[in-house]
Amino acid sequence: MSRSERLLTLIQALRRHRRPVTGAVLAEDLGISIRSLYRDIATLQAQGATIKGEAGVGYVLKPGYMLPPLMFSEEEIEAIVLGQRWVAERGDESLSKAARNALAKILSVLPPDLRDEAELSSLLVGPGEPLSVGDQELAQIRAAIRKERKLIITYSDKAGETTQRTTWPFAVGYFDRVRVVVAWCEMREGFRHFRTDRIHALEWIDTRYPRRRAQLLTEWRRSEGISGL
Amino acid sequence: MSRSERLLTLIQALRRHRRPVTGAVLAEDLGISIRSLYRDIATLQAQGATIKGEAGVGYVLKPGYMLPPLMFSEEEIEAIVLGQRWVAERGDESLSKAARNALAKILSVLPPDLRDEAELSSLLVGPGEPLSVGDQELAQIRAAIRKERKLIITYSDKAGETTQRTTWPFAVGYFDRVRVVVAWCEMREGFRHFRTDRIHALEWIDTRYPRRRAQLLTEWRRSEGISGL
DNA sequence: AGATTGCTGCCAATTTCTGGCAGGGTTTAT
DNA sequence: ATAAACCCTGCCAGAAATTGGCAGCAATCT
Repeated sequence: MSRSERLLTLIQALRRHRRPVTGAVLAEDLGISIRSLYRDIATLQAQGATIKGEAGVGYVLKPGYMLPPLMFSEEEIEAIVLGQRWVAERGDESLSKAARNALAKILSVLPPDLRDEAELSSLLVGPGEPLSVGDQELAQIRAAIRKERKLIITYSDKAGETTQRTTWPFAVGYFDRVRVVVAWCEMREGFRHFRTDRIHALEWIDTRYPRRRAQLLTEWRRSEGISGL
Repeated sequence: MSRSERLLTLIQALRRHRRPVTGAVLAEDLGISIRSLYRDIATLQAQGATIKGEAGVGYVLKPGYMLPPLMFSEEEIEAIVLGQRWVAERGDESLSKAARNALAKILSVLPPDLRDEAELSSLLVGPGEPLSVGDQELAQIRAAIRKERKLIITYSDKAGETTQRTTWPFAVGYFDRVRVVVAWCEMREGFRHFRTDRIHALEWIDTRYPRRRAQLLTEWRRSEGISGL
Protein backbone atom coordinates (compact mmCIF):
# COMPACT_ATOMS: atom_id res chain seq x y z
CA MET A 1 0.00 0.00 0.00
CA SER A 2 1.43 3.35 -1.00
CA ARG A 3 1.86 6.00 1.57
CA SER A 4 -0.83 8.27 0.14
CA GLU A 5 -3.32 5.42 0.21
CA ARG A 6 -2.34 4.71 3.77
CA LEU A 7 -3.06 8.28 4.77
CA LEU A 8 -6.62 7.93 3.53
CA THR A 9 -6.96 4.65 5.36
CA LEU A 10 -5.79 6.41 8.48
CA ILE A 11 -8.50 9.04 8.11
CA GLN A 12 -11.10 6.34 7.80
CA ALA A 13 -9.72 4.47 10.78
CA LEU A 14 -9.90 7.66 12.79
CA ARG A 15 -13.45 8.21 11.71
CA ARG A 16 -14.62 4.78 12.75
CA HIS A 17 -13.84 5.53 16.38
CA ARG A 18 -15.94 8.23 17.93
CA ARG A 19 -14.10 8.19 21.22
CA PRO A 20 -10.46 9.16 21.30
CA VAL A 21 -8.14 6.46 19.99
CA THR A 22 -4.58 5.99 21.03
CA GLY A 23 -1.83 6.11 18.50
CA ALA A 24 -0.88 2.55 19.41
CA VAL A 25 -4.26 1.23 18.28
CA LEU A 26 -4.16 3.16 15.02
CA ALA A 27 -0.63 1.98 14.32
CA GLU A 28 -1.75 -1.59 14.94
CA ASP A 29 -4.70 -1.10 12.55
CA LEU A 30 -2.47 0.15 9.79
CA GLY A 31 0.29 -2.31 10.45
CA ILE A 32 2.93 0.33 11.04
CA SER A 33 4.99 1.43 13.98
CA ILE A 34 3.98 4.14 16.39
CA ARG A 35 6.80 6.30 15.16
CA SER A 36 5.50 6.21 11.61
CA LEU A 37 1.99 6.87 12.82
CA TYR A 38 3.08 10.11 14.41
CA ARG A 39 4.63 11.10 11.13
CA ASP A 40 1.47 10.24 9.24
CA ILE A 41 -0.67 12.27 11.61
CA ALA A 42 1.65 15.21 11.17
CA THR A 43 1.41 14.89 7.40
CA LEU A 44 -2.38 14.83 7.47
CA GLN A 45 -2.48 17.82 9.76
CA ALA A 46 -0.18 19.64 7.37
CA GLN A 47 -2.70 18.88 4.63
CA GLY A 48 -5.46 20.51 6.59
CA ALA A 49 -7.00 17.60 8.45
CA THR A 50 -8.24 18.63 11.87
CA ILE A 51 -6.88 15.86 14.04
CA LYS A 52 -6.58 16.69 17.69
CA GLY A 53 -4.12 14.77 19.79
CA GLU A 54 -4.31 15.06 23.54
CA ALA A 55 -1.68 13.68 25.85
CA GLY A 56 -3.03 10.94 28.06
CA VAL A 57 -6.16 10.58 25.93
CA GLY A 58 -5.65 9.85 22.26
CA TYR A 59 -6.66 11.21 18.90
CA VAL A 60 -9.98 12.52 17.72
CA LEU A 61 -10.84 13.64 14.22
CA LYS A 62 -13.01 16.71 14.08
CA PRO A 63 -15.95 15.67 11.92
CA GLY A 64 -15.28 16.52 8.33
CA TYR A 65 -14.58 15.16 4.93
CA MET A 66 -11.16 14.48 3.53
CA LEU A 67 -11.13 14.28 -0.24
CA PRO A 68 -8.25 12.69 -2.15
CA PRO A 69 -6.93 14.32 -5.33
CA LEU A 70 -9.73 14.83 -7.82
CA MET A 71 -9.94 15.83 -11.45
CA PHE A 72 -12.79 18.00 -12.66
CA SER A 73 -13.64 19.13 -16.15
CA GLU A 74 -14.04 22.80 -16.91
CA GLU A 75 -17.77 22.51 -16.89
CA GLU A 76 -17.79 20.63 -13.61
CA ILE A 77 -15.81 23.39 -11.96
CA GLU A 78 -18.21 25.92 -13.42
CA ALA A 79 -21.06 23.96 -11.86
CA ILE A 80 -19.29 23.91 -8.51
CA VAL A 81 -18.51 27.61 -8.56
CA LEU A 82 -22.06 28.48 -9.58
CA GLY A 83 -23.53 26.19 -6.97
CA GLN A 84 -21.43 27.64 -4.20
CA ARG A 85 -22.31 31.15 -5.29
CA TRP A 86 -25.96 30.27 -5.12
CA VAL A 87 -25.65 28.82 -1.64
CA ALA A 88 -23.57 31.80 -0.55
CA GLU A 89 -26.30 34.09 -1.82
CA ARG A 90 -29.36 32.21 -0.68
CA GLY A 91 -28.36 30.09 2.26
CA ASP A 92 -28.74 31.17 5.84
CA GLU A 93 -25.81 32.99 7.30
CA SER A 94 -23.99 29.96 8.57
CA LEU A 95 -24.44 27.92 5.43
CA SER A 96 -23.55 30.88 3.28
CA LYS A 97 -20.32 31.24 5.14
CA ALA A 98 -19.60 27.54 4.67
CA ALA A 99 -20.17 27.91 0.94
CA ARG A 100 -17.78 30.83 0.73
CA ASN A 101 -15.20 28.89 2.73
CA ALA A 102 -15.54 25.81 0.57
CA LEU A 103 -15.15 27.88 -2.56
CA ALA A 104 -12.15 29.68 -1.10
CA LYS A 105 -10.54 26.36 -0.25
CA ILE A 106 -11.00 25.10 -3.77
CA LEU A 107 -9.79 28.29 -5.38
CA SER A 108 -6.78 28.54 -3.10
CA VAL A 109 -5.32 25.30 -4.36
CA LEU A 110 -5.65 26.13 -8.03
CA PRO A 111 -2.65 27.53 -9.85
CA PRO A 112 -2.94 31.32 -10.14
CA ASP A 113 -4.01 31.42 -13.77
CA LEU A 114 -6.79 28.94 -13.20
CA ARG A 115 -7.86 30.70 -10.05
CA ASP A 116 -8.43 33.91 -11.97
CA GLU A 117 -10.33 31.94 -14.53
CA ALA A 118 -12.57 30.42 -11.92
CA GLU A 119 -12.97 33.54 -9.83
CA LEU A 120 -14.05 35.44 -12.85
CA SER A 121 -16.25 32.57 -13.84
CA SER A 122 -19.01 33.87 -16.00
CA LEU A 123 -21.88 32.29 -14.19
CA LEU A 124 -23.48 34.68 -11.78
CA VAL A 125 -26.28 34.34 -9.31
CA GLY A 126 -28.80 37.13 -9.11
CA PRO A 127 -29.91 38.43 -5.76
CA GLY A 128 -32.97 36.60 -4.52
CA GLU A 129 -36.09 37.95 -3.00
CA PRO A 130 -35.25 39.41 0.37
CA LEU A 131 -34.66 36.60 2.78
CA SER A 132 -37.83 35.37 4.30
CA VAL A 133 -38.23 35.79 8.00
CA GLY A 134 -36.97 32.95 10.07
CA ASP A 135 -33.74 32.56 8.26
CA GLN A 136 -31.70 33.15 11.35
CA GLU A 137 -33.22 30.08 12.89
CA LEU A 138 -32.27 27.93 9.93
CA ALA A 139 -28.79 27.30 11.24
CA GLN A 140 -30.32 26.03 14.47
CA ILE A 141 -32.75 23.87 12.59
CA ARG A 142 -29.99 22.37 10.50
CA ALA A 143 -28.01 21.65 13.63
CA ALA A 144 -31.03 19.92 15.16
CA ILE A 145 -31.36 17.82 12.02
CA ARG A 146 -27.72 16.86 12.04
CA LYS A 147 -27.92 15.84 15.67
CA GLU A 148 -31.37 14.27 15.38
CA ARG A 149 -32.82 16.40 18.12
CA LYS A 150 -36.44 17.23 18.83
CA LEU A 151 -37.61 20.75 18.18
CA ILE A 152 -40.61 22.51 19.64
CA ILE A 153 -41.97 25.07 17.22
CA THR A 154 -44.71 27.62 17.37
CA TYR A 155 -46.32 27.63 13.97
CA SER A 156 -49.08 29.45 12.15
CA ASP A 157 -50.67 27.43 9.41
CA LYS A 158 -52.11 28.74 6.20
CA ALA A 159 -55.42 29.49 7.89
CA GLY A 160 -53.62 31.58 10.46
CA GLU A 161 -54.09 29.25 13.39
CA THR A 162 -51.16 29.06 15.73
CA THR A 163 -50.15 25.85 17.42
CA GLN A 164 -47.19 24.55 19.33
CA ARG A 165 -45.79 21.25 18.18
CA THR A 166 -43.01 18.90 19.04
CA THR A 167 -41.32 17.81 15.83
CA TRP A 168 -38.56 15.58 14.57
CA PRO A 169 -36.95 17.62 11.83
CA PHE A 170 -34.99 15.74 9.18
CA ALA A 171 -34.78 17.89 6.07
CA VAL A 172 -34.95 21.41 4.71
CA GLY A 173 -36.33 22.19 1.28
CA TYR A 174 -34.98 25.21 -0.57
CA PHE A 175 -37.55 26.79 -2.83
CA ASP A 176 -37.22 30.04 -4.67
CA ARG A 177 -39.00 32.10 -2.11
CA VAL A 178 -39.41 29.94 0.93
CA ARG A 179 -37.61 27.38 3.02
CA VAL A 180 -39.57 24.44 4.27
CA VAL A 181 -38.68 22.26 7.20
CA VAL A 182 -39.73 18.68 6.74
CA ALA A 183 -40.42 16.89 9.99
CA TRP A 184 -42.41 14.26 11.77
CA CYS A 185 -45.04 15.98 13.86
CA GLU A 186 -45.79 14.29 17.17
CA MET A 187 -49.15 16.05 17.47
CA ARG A 188 -50.42 14.99 14.05
CA GLU A 189 -48.52 11.73 14.04
CA GLY A 190 -47.45 12.22 10.48
CA PHE A 191 -45.04 14.04 8.19
CA ARG A 192 -45.61 17.77 8.01
CA HIS A 193 -44.01 20.67 6.18
CA PHE A 194 -43.33 23.96 7.93
CA ARG A 195 -42.49 27.15 6.10
CA THR A 196 -39.75 28.91 8.02
CA ASP A 197 -41.46 32.28 7.68
CA ARG A 198 -44.43 30.94 9.60
CA ILE A 199 -42.35 29.64 12.49
CA HIS A 200 -42.57 32.13 15.33
CA ALA A 201 -40.55 30.44 17.97
CA LEU A 202 -38.09 27.61 18.26
CA GLU A 203 -37.19 25.65 21.27
CA TRP A 204 -34.39 23.17 21.24
CA ILE A 205 -34.81 20.32 23.65
CA ASP A 206 -31.79 18.18 24.07
CA THR A 207 -33.64 14.94 23.42
CA ARG A 208 -32.71 12.69 20.57
CA TYR A 209 -35.70 11.61 18.59
CA PRO A 210 -36.24 7.88 18.45
CA ARG A 211 -35.74 7.33 14.73
CA ARG A 212 -32.82 7.67 12.32
CA ARG A 213 -32.84 10.74 10.16
CA ALA A 214 -32.01 8.79 7.01
CA GLN A 215 -34.87 6.41 7.60
CA LEU A 216 -37.35 9.21 8.13
CA LEU A 217 -36.14 10.78 4.93
CA THR A 218 -36.63 7.67 2.82
CA GLU A 219 -40.02 6.98 4.35
CA TRP A 220 -41.11 10.51 3.71
CA ARG A 221 -39.90 10.22 0.13
CA ARG A 222 -41.95 7.11 -0.36
CA SER A 223 -45.02 8.71 1.16
CA GLU A 224 -44.63 11.69 -1.16
CA GLY A 225 -43.82 9.60 -4.19
CA ILE A 226 -40.40 11.20 -4.63
CA SER A 227 -37.76 9.07 -6.21
CA GLY A 228 -34.27 8.95 -4.74
CA LEU A 229 -32.32 12.20 -4.83
CA MET B 1 10.33 18.76 -3.44
CA SER B 2 8.28 15.75 -2.49
CA ARG B 3 6.88 13.55 -5.17
CA SER B 4 3.27 14.53 -4.55
CA GLU B 5 4.16 18.19 -4.85
CA ARG B 6 5.99 17.45 -8.04
CA LEU B 7 2.92 15.82 -9.53
CA LEU B 8 0.96 19.02 -9.06
CA THR B 9 3.80 21.00 -10.57
CA LEU B 10 3.68 18.67 -13.54
CA ILE B 11 -0.02 19.35 -14.02
CA GLN B 12 0.65 23.04 -14.01
CA ALA B 13 3.52 22.66 -16.44
CA LEU B 14 1.28 20.68 -18.75
CA ARG B 15 -1.37 23.35 -18.56
CA ARG B 16 0.94 26.17 -19.50
CA HIS B 17 1.50 24.65 -22.91
CA ARG B 18 -1.53 24.54 -25.13
CA ARG B 19 0.17 22.67 -27.94
CA PRO B 20 1.45 19.18 -27.31
CA VAL B 21 4.65 19.10 -25.26
CA THR B 22 7.23 16.39 -25.44
CA GLY B 23 8.15 14.46 -22.38
CA ALA B 24 11.72 15.68 -22.74
CA VAL B 25 10.66 19.30 -22.24
CA LEU B 26 8.52 18.48 -19.25
CA ALA B 27 11.31 16.45 -17.68
CA GLU B 28 13.68 19.36 -18.19
CA ASP B 29 11.16 21.73 -16.57
CA LEU B 30 10.84 19.56 -13.52
CA GLY B 31 14.49 18.71 -13.33
CA ILE B 32 13.95 14.99 -13.54
CA SER B 33 14.81 12.31 -16.05
CA ILE B 34 12.55 11.24 -18.88
CA ARG B 35 12.15 7.88 -17.28
CA SER B 36 10.76 9.40 -14.10
CA LEU B 37 8.53 11.66 -16.11
CA TYR B 38 6.84 8.69 -17.73
CA ARG B 39 6.24 7.26 -14.31
CA ASP B 40 4.79 10.54 -13.06
CA ILE B 41 2.45 10.77 -16.03
CA ALA B 42 1.26 7.24 -15.39
CA THR B 43 0.63 8.06 -11.74
CA LEU B 44 -1.42 11.14 -12.62
CA GLN B 45 -3.44 9.19 -15.15
CA ALA B 46 -4.10 6.56 -12.52
CA GLN B 47 -5.44 9.35 -10.31
CA GLY B 48 -7.91 10.40 -12.96
CA ALA B 49 -6.04 13.12 -14.83
CA THR B 50 -6.87 13.11 -18.51
CA ILE B 51 -3.44 13.33 -20.07
CA LYS B 52 -3.21 12.14 -23.62
CA GLY B 53 0.13 11.03 -24.92
CA GLU B 54 0.60 10.46 -28.63
CA ALA B 55 3.68 8.89 -30.09
CA GLY B 56 5.60 11.28 -32.29
CA VAL B 57 3.68 14.26 -30.95
CA GLY B 58 3.76 14.81 -27.21
CA TYR B 59 1.41 15.26 -24.30
CA VAL B 60 -1.74 17.30 -24.03
CA LEU B 61 -3.82 17.80 -20.94
CA LYS B 62 -7.52 17.80 -21.54
CA PRO B 63 -8.70 21.07 -20.04
CA GLY B 64 -9.76 20.54 -16.48
CA TYR B 65 -8.89 21.12 -12.90
CA MET B 66 -6.82 18.85 -10.73
CA LEU B 67 -7.43 19.38 -7.05
CA PRO B 68 -5.02 18.14 -4.40
CA PRO B 69 -6.34 16.50 -1.23
CA LEU B 70 -8.76 18.79 0.55
CA MET B 71 -10.46 18.81 3.90
CA PHE B 72 -14.00 20.10 4.25
CA SER B 73 -16.08 20.57 7.34
CA GLU B 74 -19.48 18.94 7.59
CA GLU B 75 -21.19 22.18 6.84
CA GLU B 76 -18.98 22.86 3.86
CA ILE B 77 -19.86 19.51 2.36
CA GLU B 78 -23.51 20.24 2.99
CA ALA B 79 -23.08 23.50 1.10
CA ILE B 80 -21.40 21.69 -1.78
CA VAL B 81 -24.06 19.00 -2.00
CA LEU B 82 -26.86 21.55 -1.84
CA GLY B 83 -25.19 23.75 -4.43
CA GLN B 84 -24.71 20.89 -6.85
CA ARG B 85 -28.29 19.80 -6.36
CA TRP B 86 -29.45 23.27 -7.17
CA VAL B 87 -27.37 23.44 -10.33
CA ALA B 88 -28.50 19.95 -11.29
CA GLU B 89 -32.10 21.07 -10.89
CA ARG B 90 -31.91 24.52 -12.41
CA GLY B 91 -29.03 24.53 -14.83
CA ASP B 92 -29.36 23.83 -18.51
CA GLU B 93 -29.01 20.24 -19.52
CA SER B 94 -25.29 20.27 -20.04
CA LEU B 95 -24.51 22.14 -16.84
CA SER B 96 -26.93 20.01 -14.91
CA LYS B 97 -25.13 16.94 -16.07
CA ALA B 98 -21.81 18.45 -15.07
CA ALA B 99 -23.19 19.15 -11.60
CA ARG B 100 -24.36 15.57 -11.22
CA ASN B 101 -21.00 14.29 -12.41
CA ALA B 102 -19.09 16.53 -10.05
CA LEU B 103 -21.23 15.41 -7.16
CA ALA B 104 -20.83 11.77 -8.14
CA LYS B 105 -17.06 12.18 -8.28
CA ILE B 106 -16.98 13.65 -4.82
CA LEU B 107 -19.32 11.05 -3.36
CA SER B 108 -17.46 8.18 -4.97
CA VAL B 109 -14.27 8.92 -3.09
CA LEU B 110 -15.88 9.12 0.31
CA PRO B 111 -15.84 6.09 2.57
CA PRO B 112 -19.20 4.28 2.38
CA ASP B 113 -20.60 5.53 5.67
CA LEU B 114 -19.90 9.13 4.82
CA ARG B 115 -21.23 8.67 1.32
CA ASP B 116 -24.58 7.58 2.70
CA GLU B 117 -24.52 10.52 5.04
CA ALA B 118 -23.86 12.93 2.19
CA GLU B 119 -26.22 11.29 -0.27
CA LEU B 120 -28.99 11.47 2.22
CA SER B 121 -28.03 15.00 3.05
CA SER B 122 -31.01 16.78 4.43
CA LEU B 123 -30.85 19.82 2.25
CA LEU B 124 -33.17 19.54 -0.69
CA VAL B 125 -33.85 21.75 -3.64
CA GLY B 126 -37.42 22.27 -4.67
CA PRO B 127 -38.39 22.03 -8.29
CA GLY B 128 -38.22 25.42 -9.98
CA GLU B 129 -40.69 27.05 -12.25
CA PRO B 130 -40.74 25.17 -15.50
CA LEU B 131 -37.60 25.98 -17.40
CA SER B 132 -37.95 29.12 -19.39
CA VAL B 133 -37.75 28.81 -23.11
CA GLY B 134 -34.29 29.16 -24.53
CA ASP B 135 -32.66 26.90 -22.05
CA GLN B 136 -31.42 24.54 -24.69
CA GLU B 137 -29.36 27.34 -26.14
CA LEU B 138 -27.72 28.09 -22.84
CA ALA B 139 -25.10 25.42 -23.32
CA GLN B 140 -24.18 27.02 -26.63
CA ILE B 141 -24.07 30.44 -25.06
CA ARG B 142 -21.81 29.24 -22.31
CA ALA B 143 -19.53 27.66 -24.85
CA ALA B 144 -19.38 30.93 -26.77
CA ILE B 145 -18.48 32.73 -23.56
CA ARG B 146 -15.76 30.27 -22.72
CA LYS B 147 -14.27 30.56 -26.16
CA GLU B 148 -14.85 34.33 -26.44
CA ARG B 149 -16.81 34.02 -29.64
CA LYS B 150 -19.27 36.48 -31.17
CA LEU B 151 -22.92 35.54 -31.16
CA ILE B 152 -25.65 36.89 -33.40
CA ILE B 153 -28.97 36.85 -31.62
CA THR B 154 -32.49 37.67 -32.63
CA TYR B 155 -34.04 39.37 -29.66
CA SER B 156 -37.37 40.84 -28.67
CA ASP B 157 -37.10 43.58 -26.12
CA LYS B 158 -39.61 44.40 -23.42
CA ALA B 159 -41.64 46.51 -25.82
CA GLY B 160 -41.89 43.58 -28.21
CA GLU B 161 -39.63 44.94 -30.90
CA THR B 162 -37.42 42.36 -32.54
CA THR B 163 -33.88 43.14 -33.60
CA GLN B 164 -30.85 41.19 -34.70
CA ARG B 165 -27.64 42.00 -32.93
CA THR B 166 -24.06 40.92 -32.92
CA THR B 167 -22.95 40.50 -29.35
CA TRP B 168 -19.90 39.61 -27.30
CA PRO B 169 -21.30 37.46 -24.52
CA PHE B 170 -19.27 37.20 -21.33
CA ALA B 171 -21.58 36.19 -18.50
CA VAL B 172 -24.85 34.52 -17.62
CA GLY B 173 -26.92 35.60 -14.65
CA TYR B 174 -29.08 33.01 -12.92
CA PHE B 175 -32.20 34.49 -11.41
CA ASP B 176 -35.09 32.61 -9.93
CA ARG B 177 -37.20 32.63 -13.01
CA VAL B 178 -35.00 33.84 -15.83
CA ARG B 179 -31.51 33.55 -17.19
CA VAL B 180 -29.86 36.67 -18.49
CA VAL B 181 -26.98 36.82 -20.91
CA VAL B 182 -24.69 39.74 -20.29
CA ALA B 183 -22.92 40.93 -23.39
CA TRP B 184 -21.42 43.85 -25.22
CA CYS B 185 -23.78 44.81 -28.00
CA GLU B 186 -22.11 46.00 -31.18
CA MET B 187 -25.28 47.75 -32.37
CA ARG B 188 -25.78 49.77 -29.19
CA GLU B 189 -22.08 50.01 -28.42
CA GLY B 190 -22.67 49.23 -24.80
CA PHE B 191 -23.36 46.51 -22.28
CA ARG B 192 -26.77 44.94 -22.61
CA HIS B 193 -28.71 42.21 -20.84
CA PHE B 194 -30.69 39.63 -22.76
CA ARG B 195 -33.25 37.38 -21.16
CA THR B 196 -32.86 33.93 -22.66
CA ASP B 197 -36.60 33.48 -23.04
CA ARG B 198 -36.67 36.47 -25.39
CA ILE B 199 -33.92 35.15 -27.61
CA HIS B 200 -35.50 33.64 -30.70
CA ALA B 201 -32.48 32.59 -32.66
CA LEU B 202 -28.82 32.11 -32.10
CA GLU B 203 -26.09 32.13 -34.65
CA TRP B 204 -22.58 31.21 -33.74
CA ILE B 205 -19.95 32.86 -35.86
CA ASP B 206 -16.52 31.52 -35.40
CA THR B 207 -14.95 34.90 -34.79
CA ARG B 208 -13.20 35.72 -31.58
CA TYR B 209 -14.30 39.01 -30.16
CA PRO B 210 -11.53 41.52 -29.73
CA ARG B 211 -11.59 41.86 -25.95
CA ARG B 212 -10.82 39.54 -23.05
CA ARG B 213 -13.80 38.09 -21.28
CA ALA B 214 -12.41 38.85 -17.84
CA GLN B 215 -11.85 42.46 -18.75
CA LEU B 216 -15.35 42.88 -20.09
CA LEU B 217 -16.66 41.37 -16.89
CA THR B 218 -14.80 43.75 -14.60
CA GLU B 219 -15.71 46.75 -16.73
CA TRP B 220 -19.32 45.75 -16.71
CA ARG B 221 -19.17 45.32 -12.97
CA ARG B 222 -17.82 48.79 -12.56
CA SER B 223 -20.45 50.25 -14.85
CA GLU B 224 -23.14 48.54 -12.84
CA GLY B 225 -21.63 49.36 -9.50
CA ILE B 226 -21.23 45.73 -8.53
CA SER B 227 -18.43 44.89 -6.19
CA GLY B 228 -16.17 41.92 -6.90
CA LEU B 229 -17.76 38.48 -6.86
C1' DA C 1 12.94 5.46 -44.71
C1' DG C 2 14.34 8.14 -41.03
C1' DA C 3 13.42 10.97 -37.16
C1' DT C 4 10.70 11.82 -33.26
C1' DT C 5 8.23 10.45 -29.48
C1' DG C 6 5.53 7.51 -26.25
C1' DC C 7 6.06 3.53 -23.38
C1' DT C 8 7.96 -0.65 -20.75
C1' DG C 9 11.35 -3.80 -18.40
C1' DC C 10 15.57 -4.11 -16.01
C1' DC C 11 19.06 -2.78 -12.61
C1' DA C 12 22.24 -0.24 -9.69
C1' DA C 13 22.66 4.14 -7.19
C1' DT C 14 20.30 7.36 -4.58
C1' DT C 15 16.86 9.06 -1.73
C1' DT C 16 13.19 8.54 1.26
C1' DC C 17 10.73 6.04 4.64
C1' DT C 18 10.52 3.22 8.57
C1' DG C 19 11.02 1.37 13.14
C1' DG C 20 13.27 1.20 17.41
C1' DC C 21 15.21 3.86 21.19
C1' DA C 22 15.78 7.54 24.37
C1' DG C 23 13.99 11.47 26.46
C1' DG C 24 10.66 15.39 27.41
C1' DG C 25 6.11 17.16 28.39
C1' DT C 26 1.07 16.96 29.41
C1' DT C 27 -3.12 14.86 31.05
C1' DT C 28 -5.69 11.47 33.74
C1' DA C 29 -6.21 8.29 37.50
C1' DT C 30 -5.10 6.74 42.10
C1' DA D 1 1.90 13.53 45.03
C1' DT D 2 2.82 9.70 42.42
C1' DA D 3 2.15 6.73 38.80
C1' DA D 4 0.51 5.58 34.45
C1' DA D 5 -0.81 6.61 29.85
C1' DC D 6 -0.03 9.12 26.05
C1' DC D 7 1.59 12.69 22.67
C1' DC D 8 5.71 14.34 20.45
C1' DT D 9 10.57 14.99 18.74
C1' DG D 10 15.50 13.92 17.52
C1' DC D 11 18.58 10.43 16.17
C1' DC D 12 20.20 6.58 13.44
C1' DA D 13 20.70 2.22 10.99
C1' DG D 14 18.14 -0.89 8.07
C1' DA D 15 14.30 -1.36 4.72
C1' DA D 16 11.80 0.28 0.93
C1' DA D 17 10.78 3.27 -2.69
C1' DT D 18 12.38 6.38 -6.19
C1' DT D 19 15.38 7.60 -9.66
C1' DG D 20 18.10 7.66 -13.89
C1' DG D 21 20.35 5.34 -17.49
C1' DC D 22 20.02 1.83 -21.04
C1' DA D 23 17.96 -1.16 -24.39
C1' DG D 24 14.16 -2.14 -27.19
C1' DC D 25 9.41 -1.88 -29.32
C1' DA D 26 5.44 0.69 -31.36
C1' DA D 27 3.13 4.55 -33.28
C1' DT D 28 3.31 8.93 -35.75
C1' DC D 29 5.11 12.63 -38.66
C1' DT D 30 8.12 14.44 -42.48
